[in-house]
Amino acid sequence: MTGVRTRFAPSPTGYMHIGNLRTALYAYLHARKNKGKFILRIEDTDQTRLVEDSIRVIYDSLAVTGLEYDEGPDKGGPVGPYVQSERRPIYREHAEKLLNEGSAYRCFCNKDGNSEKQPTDDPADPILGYDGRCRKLSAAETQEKLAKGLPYVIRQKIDKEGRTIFNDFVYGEITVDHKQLDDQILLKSDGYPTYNFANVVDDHLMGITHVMRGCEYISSTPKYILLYRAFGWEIPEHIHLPHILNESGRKLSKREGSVALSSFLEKGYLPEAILNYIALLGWNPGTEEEFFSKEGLIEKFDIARIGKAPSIFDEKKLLWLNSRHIKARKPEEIHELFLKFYPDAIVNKFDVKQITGLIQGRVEKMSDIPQMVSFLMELDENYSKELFVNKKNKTTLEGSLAVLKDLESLLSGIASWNYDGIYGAVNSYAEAKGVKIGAIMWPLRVAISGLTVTPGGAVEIAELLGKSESIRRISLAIRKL
RNA sequence: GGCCUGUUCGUCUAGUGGUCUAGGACGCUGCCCUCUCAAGGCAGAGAUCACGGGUUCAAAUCCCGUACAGGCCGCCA
Repeated sequence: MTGVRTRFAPSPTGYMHIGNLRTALYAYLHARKNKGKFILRIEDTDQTRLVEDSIRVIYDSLAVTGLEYDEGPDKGGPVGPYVQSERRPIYREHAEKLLNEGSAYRCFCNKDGNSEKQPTDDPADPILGYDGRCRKLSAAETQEKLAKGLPYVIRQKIDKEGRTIFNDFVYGEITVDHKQLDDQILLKSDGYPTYNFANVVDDHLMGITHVMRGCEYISSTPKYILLYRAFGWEIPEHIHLPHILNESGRKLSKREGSVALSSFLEKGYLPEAILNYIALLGWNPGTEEEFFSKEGLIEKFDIARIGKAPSIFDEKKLLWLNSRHIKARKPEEIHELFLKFYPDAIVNKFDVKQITGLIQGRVEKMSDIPQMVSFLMELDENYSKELFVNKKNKTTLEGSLAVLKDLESLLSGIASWNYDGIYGAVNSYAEAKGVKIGAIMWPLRVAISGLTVTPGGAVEIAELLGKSESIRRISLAIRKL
């Protein structure tokens, strides 16, 4: 175990939070960048919060985004197991070591909290937390309670004297007075470790060199430092990451809008676009590039360029990046993906590959596809005839009527119904009339689509619709006018 | 309440004492291109660098204070 080792250590909550995904991404990028190892560890020490199948969600999320890990529960590795609930003997052993050395003690206080100081208790002494009463228990008293079979927790002894200074890679030197710290619980009464304890033990045992996590852990990091010292362990590099906020500047939460990776995937965002976007939230490459593939990110990533300020998640920019990533994909690949979003009726009736060719450069997110192509399937016959009037192309109601009448017979006479054939016919008609082609295309488009804005030109749409359907729609427009 | 942290265009950000009359990107507006839209090209609006004091010949950049925001103070992680 040499070189850089980073880890992603999610709790199985049932969904992949986008902020968590960014933490995973940074840890992954840092490992790959430095030819190190990226490890997956499942932190399932809260038995009351277990969510069925949620480990699957973690696997799937990392798989779909391509954040492949070198060691993990399903991959194995030299420092397993990689699921905390399977490591209980390890935590107990370590907790007992501290117990024997006198840097931890058993606490028999119950969970009702009456040994915890509350905010309102004493304004003159504003520091909260456990009051440490069980520290004073004599060995005999402890034995007596133990013999009675009373439940207990193991707490770390933290003296109120002094302070701890640690260096955070992004936030710099952080000092916390020990008065602010209380005797944290290491082992819960159900025998499971707390996050605080398991995290330190595992990060050390798993040889993690760079601890990356959300900045909500900054305040408790001194406690972890104290734990490392109590064990005599080397302290890894700490890299705390600023939060990602929602539009109103609040923490991204499930209640308001999307936070789950799955919801973005369902909306038709490409995994590489999501990765690209979240990478830029709190980090920048130091150049003016913004469009990155995963490989590009690995190449450019540098923890020295992670920022401190929280950032607001802006779906508009994600959308822009998504459309760029859609354009960057090979047509065959993108067609595969689009296929999932085309309504069955479209797939059955049209050459969808051709549609993909038309819309690949215009789709911002794939869930927009049905809406974009629905007019092909069914013409909304109630469209307003005012759509035929377009100032720029100098079209009018009467003019359009005349054009469509001509087109109706002209197009009916076309032998080979393809782009060149249709375009040629329309083009020479325009030339003969001495008008710009737009003056002809406008009424054509409106007639065959019922829209003023279409993905692709009028000819392309006519080709897609086929001869008889195109003529039918033109005739209908004539009647309308 | 205590402690910790943050604050540059609406948003993401560049910026580590002089090159900043603050750069880029998204979004927005307009123009060009164009059979519509999108893409692309060009142009534009948009930031008294949270505020107030210092330090310095010189501060977005250093120091102090204030305000605002977030985090922590769980047998949650």
